Amino acid sequence: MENFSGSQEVSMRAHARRNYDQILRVATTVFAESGPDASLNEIARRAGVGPGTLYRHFPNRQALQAAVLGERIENLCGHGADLLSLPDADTALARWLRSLLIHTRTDKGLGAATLTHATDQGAQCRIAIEETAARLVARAKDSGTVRGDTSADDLVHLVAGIGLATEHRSDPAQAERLLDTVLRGIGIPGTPAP
Amino acid sequence: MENFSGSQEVSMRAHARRNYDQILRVATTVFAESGPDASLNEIARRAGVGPGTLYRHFPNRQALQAAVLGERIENLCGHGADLLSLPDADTALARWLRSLLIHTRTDKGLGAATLTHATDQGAQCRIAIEETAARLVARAKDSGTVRGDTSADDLVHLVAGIGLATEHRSDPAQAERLLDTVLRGIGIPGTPAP
DNA sequence: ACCTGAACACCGTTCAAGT
DNA sequence: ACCTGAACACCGTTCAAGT
Repeated sequence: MENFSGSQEVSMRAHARRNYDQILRVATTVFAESGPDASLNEIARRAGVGPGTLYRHFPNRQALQAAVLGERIENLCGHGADLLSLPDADTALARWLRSLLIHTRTDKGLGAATLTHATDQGAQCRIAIEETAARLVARAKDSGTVRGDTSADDLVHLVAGIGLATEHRSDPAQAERLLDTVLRGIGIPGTPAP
Repeated sequence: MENFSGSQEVSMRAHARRNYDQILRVATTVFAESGPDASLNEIARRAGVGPGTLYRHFPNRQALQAAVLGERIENLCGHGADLLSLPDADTALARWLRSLLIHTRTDKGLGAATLTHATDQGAQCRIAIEETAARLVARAKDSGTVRGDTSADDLVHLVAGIGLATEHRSDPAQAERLLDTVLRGIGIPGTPAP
């Protein structure tokens, strides 16, 4: 009986697992199409499950957004860790902030939204990113030209803000220009005044 | 007959006018309570009109938002015009950008939303603000320390971004710090590096 | 000419009923 | 134990019917 119930449990879990993966896959597509406010009912529909099943696996929208972004955030932070071995600490920070900016601008602001939302699930998306930022900032203060009063949290919010503000704009170079201004503001010169 | 139809028209228009004003008054309250995504049906309900009447006067949400913000934007731009007579062009720009930041942070991001939304109605909100910004920026380039490659449009977007990114945060000083970074980035020193 | 509010197609979310 | 989808209370938006 334990075996039977056991094997039943496994197949249940396998089924649940398939649903979970399918919801996540579809959510990735739909968020990319429609942004962070995409319809959850539509995600459930296209995943072939009832809305209740979606809510069972992801209790709220932020949980689903965080799950979709998890792997991308890991990559972004891995990239940040790699950059720590660059000889120039300023360049390392500047390059990573450019990657972060790209992240905030993907999927119609999904990345930026999860960085600024107040909720706990938003914090879950922020925690690894802020740790990475903190390490790069500390090193750039120490051995680079970055101002001593620069805060990693502030920087992440500035970049997220650029992502949010330029989200509806066609010119992709604008976001880059805005980031250049921020970099100068924290003490990374870039191009000198014309 | 012309007189009668005329006076009928006047009373119609008076009624329509009362509805318009009432919708605008209620919308101001509800946007302040619930932010730019507040329910339009709720606004109509609390204004004592049917949803159709609201849509007659304001064909879409942005039109209503623009109408609510109209007076505030006029004040903001008037303040900018006053600042043009300050002896120090850098200080004038810095002060006005602080006012703009406050504007973007009122009513749970209503001000910032209208500055970044792509639509024509969003442009209507942006036009006076960008003109004011352009005048202050030009003067600060000419007789101040602001970099020659600073664009008024970029600056407005940077400030709107700070407003959006800090909207859900409790610490009001953070937005000020982020603006200081931006000011340094365009060539207004503020406090020197510690 | 202007207003009305019922109606439509959607949304997020829940929960009794199934297997 | 997990899934289902009908159901609920909402939303934005429209439009025939009223005055």
